[in-house]
Amino acid sequence: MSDDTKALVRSTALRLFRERGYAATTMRAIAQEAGVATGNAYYHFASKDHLVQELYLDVNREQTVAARAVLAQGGDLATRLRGVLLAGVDAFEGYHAFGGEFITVAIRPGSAASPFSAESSESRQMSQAIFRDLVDGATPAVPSVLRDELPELLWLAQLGVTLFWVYDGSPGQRRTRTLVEGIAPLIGRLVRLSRLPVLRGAADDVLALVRAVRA
Amino acid sequence: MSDDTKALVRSTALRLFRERGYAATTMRAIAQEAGVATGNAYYHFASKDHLVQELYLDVNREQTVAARAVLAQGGDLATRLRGVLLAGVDAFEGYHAFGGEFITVAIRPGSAASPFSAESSESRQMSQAIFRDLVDGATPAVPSVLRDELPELLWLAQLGVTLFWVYDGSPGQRRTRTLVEGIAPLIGRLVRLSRLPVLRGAADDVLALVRAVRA
DNA sequence: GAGACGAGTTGAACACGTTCAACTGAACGC
DNA sequence: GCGTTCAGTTGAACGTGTTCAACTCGTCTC
Repeated sequence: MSDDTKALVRSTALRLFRERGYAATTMRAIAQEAGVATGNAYYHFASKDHLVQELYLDVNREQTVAARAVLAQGGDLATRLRGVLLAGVDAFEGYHAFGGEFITVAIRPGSAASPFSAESSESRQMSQAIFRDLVDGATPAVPSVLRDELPELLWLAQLGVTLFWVYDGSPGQRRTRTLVEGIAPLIGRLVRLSRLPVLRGAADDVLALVRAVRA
Repeated sequence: MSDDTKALVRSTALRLFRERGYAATTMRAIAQEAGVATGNAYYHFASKDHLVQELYLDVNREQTVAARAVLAQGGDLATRLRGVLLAGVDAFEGYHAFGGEFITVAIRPGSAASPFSAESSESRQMSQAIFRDLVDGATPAVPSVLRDELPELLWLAQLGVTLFWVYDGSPGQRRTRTLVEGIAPLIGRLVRLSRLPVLRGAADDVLALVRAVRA
């Protein structure tokens, strides 16, 4: 029964989150709707945040499937980046009304739903693998100096785009889409230009900074 | 008495936030310590978030004073940017242990403490004025094409640095300081290079993107 | 002066996330 | 059979942010 109960609580919570958002979905409502006691939900999920993390995992899988399809078509860095980022925006589409609530949960450093948390490692690795693929499979090839660091930087860029999306009140999140349409070719261009002698120094500085900051 | 009470609640709250952090400071504790009823605190401040916003205002003023001193010394863009950003890191220094808690409050789109909120407009304008000053007073002068948009972009960069700072667990936030030391000259360099024909197109793209996204 | 008004204040009450001592019942050893 | 164990489950209880009907008391109106 335990596994069934856990799955039932999970699916009930996700449904209510989708229907009502984060704050309006109470743990009591989840438990009641699932036909179990309040405390039982806590036996299976350590906190409300952990249930949100399950929702993220769902959205992430959806996004990954769409991104894989995009990457299968080949293309240059800018095209691939644009496709993957737009796949992300599409996957998040339905949740925009509650985006602010969910980001609040995700951003708290200790939270299970934080993109940097141990609990999110499955999501994170799935997502970072996409960006590694994106970089490695691009034609023309990305300069080898950048190839190691770029995937993680692009993953961080996606988090930035998502943050922007949260604050984007325009209909259909048009401004976020505009941002993606603009930033993808821009990054593609800068990566291409990074080979040039003038910019070579700046590119090295960026890489040195990334490594220094990481340590 | 009303103004006195309001000031008392304010200062008590700020003291407790500094001593115990956000979550551990309850509205009941603030009221009790200030010698008023719980409901009275709510008469003067609409929510706990609004009290946090008061704390931000304090920190912001401190940062502004330090930044003004830095800017009074002249210098080029990179030097000035470095000084202002480090002044920010210094001003936030004592709050790092609770940084995660406070960012949670600040990031929620509707929150009074959000850097984009109406309630924060005083903080925001104070802070953005610094960056305008930073750009306008730099020698050699910043290319005129960039002069309009750069202040706001740098202000956003500071928000990014602050976000990084929240997640920076290194002692004394050394990694954040490393980031600032690295990113200031990098931005200075890119701004200088933006005059070059090769980069002129990219620079125009950035500006066009900023304007498109804003609209 | 009597009465009305209203800013300031009170503390009990509400719904929330979370905790926990107690209960249930299937599985196991003997 | 009987006792023991323990994963699974229960719902009352705790402390939280917030609300609100009620009270106080100085000030204004006539």
